[in-house]
Amino acid sequence: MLDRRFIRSRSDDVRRAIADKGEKFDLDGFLELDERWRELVTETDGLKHRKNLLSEEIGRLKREGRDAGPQMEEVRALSARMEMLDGEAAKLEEELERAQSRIPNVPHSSVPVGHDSSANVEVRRSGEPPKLGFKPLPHWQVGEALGILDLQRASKIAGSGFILLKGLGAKLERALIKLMLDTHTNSHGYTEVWPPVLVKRECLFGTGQLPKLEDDMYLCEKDGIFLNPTAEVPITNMYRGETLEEAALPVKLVGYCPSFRREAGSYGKDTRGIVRVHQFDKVELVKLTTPETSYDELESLRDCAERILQLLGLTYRVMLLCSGDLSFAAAKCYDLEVWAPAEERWLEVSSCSNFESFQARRIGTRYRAAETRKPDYVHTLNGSGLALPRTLIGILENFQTPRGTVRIPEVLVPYMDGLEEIT
RNA sequence: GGAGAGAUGUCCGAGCUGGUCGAAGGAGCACGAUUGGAAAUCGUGUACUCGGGAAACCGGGUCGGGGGUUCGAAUCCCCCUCUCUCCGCCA
Repeated sequence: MLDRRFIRSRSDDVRRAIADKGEKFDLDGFLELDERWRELVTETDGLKHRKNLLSEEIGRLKREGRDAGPQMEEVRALSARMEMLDGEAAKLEEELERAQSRIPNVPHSSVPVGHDSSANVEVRRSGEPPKLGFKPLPHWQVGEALGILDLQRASKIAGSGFILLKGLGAKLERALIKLMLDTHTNSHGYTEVWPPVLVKRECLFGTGQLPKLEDDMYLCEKDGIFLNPTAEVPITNMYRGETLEEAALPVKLVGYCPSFRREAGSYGKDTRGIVRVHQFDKVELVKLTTPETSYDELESLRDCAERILQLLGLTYRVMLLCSGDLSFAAAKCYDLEVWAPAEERWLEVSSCSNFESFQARRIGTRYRAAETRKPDYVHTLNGSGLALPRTLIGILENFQTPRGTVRIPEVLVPYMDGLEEIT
């Protein structure tokens, strides 16, 4: 959510942001509503002031044992009009609040303008896709053939779009999670958390998935609680409603957590294999920072995520998303995409975003500046480090041999108890 | 699931027979005095938020959240959330 005063004073920037992100929002209507609300507030505040003065006087008169009849009469007379105006102001306020929460974040000045992924900018490539010297099998075929991936049985359990890993496949998943957590905690200084997977509505509103993406999430109706669509939600919401000391920043958290997505509206897309599934593991990086440092922290967060790809020896590229491809809440975002040679395409394994104060304002997470002692909203950032299924795809497709076996990336060998190849 | 207790400012903690309570007292923090310097001591200051204003400042709101009673509520009533204790049930 943007600051109301910011929207007022920088309405042109906000209008441009809405257009650049391809969102629809009647900003002029909003500003008009705001104007009316402020007039109303000024008037009711004046009436309340008068009422407070009279009440004080009544108290004094009563204590002195004198008659306060006329004063009480005046207050009663005021009350009717006050209540009416107050109610109207409250209604406008609510309307404003609702509208305000639907205004997207403003892209950072370094973000290219464009309306879809074709306008994204490739920042760098880790190297060129390796030449395998044979036609690689798609990951689902390799996985099924080796008996480590069983999509038929997965759908027996939960329907299509779910993953069942077996034997060394399951172990590989676990090894990857451990490699990621170990690297981020030991080498990158993140604190490990293990959060709840079910999240409240207000958490989803806070990080910006709601109100826009309600249909993309699983809802446990009986309890009014959602299966989290990304670990960003529980982890960022850890500090909802809290004010931190500046000295405690940056907060750097890493958590392993399954994520759930209905993928409504993406039927027919990526139906083969495990590119797009309803439940997947993720190791997520989250940072809370001061406004001054958030863009440096974004670079370093992305470096941390990249580090995992480098350790695994996977080919990837870094994309700077254009305004139209940016999520509702993000101000700037880098995607990391791993090369999938069998499918001959790049797959997103991480989105590293800076939300500036957009989420913090919704969540109510602030920090107290060391010098001024004044509270201000923190900046929130997050990125996957990394999403597991597509990382797994990267390994199955890049590390397969002409015999159909899969070599274990060197860094994972210790995590696989010395195993060097899945045969 | 049943019974009870509680939720107050950065923290601890009074107030809860309704009226100078935005809130005593303490801690912390900031500034000043004292000191060669520090500790200790003393003094002063120290919530957030919204509206108006260039600013000084003026005004509204806020004692877990929401509603009600009243001229007036931290204080009384109702609902919700969370925490704690006890009982029951269950991995």
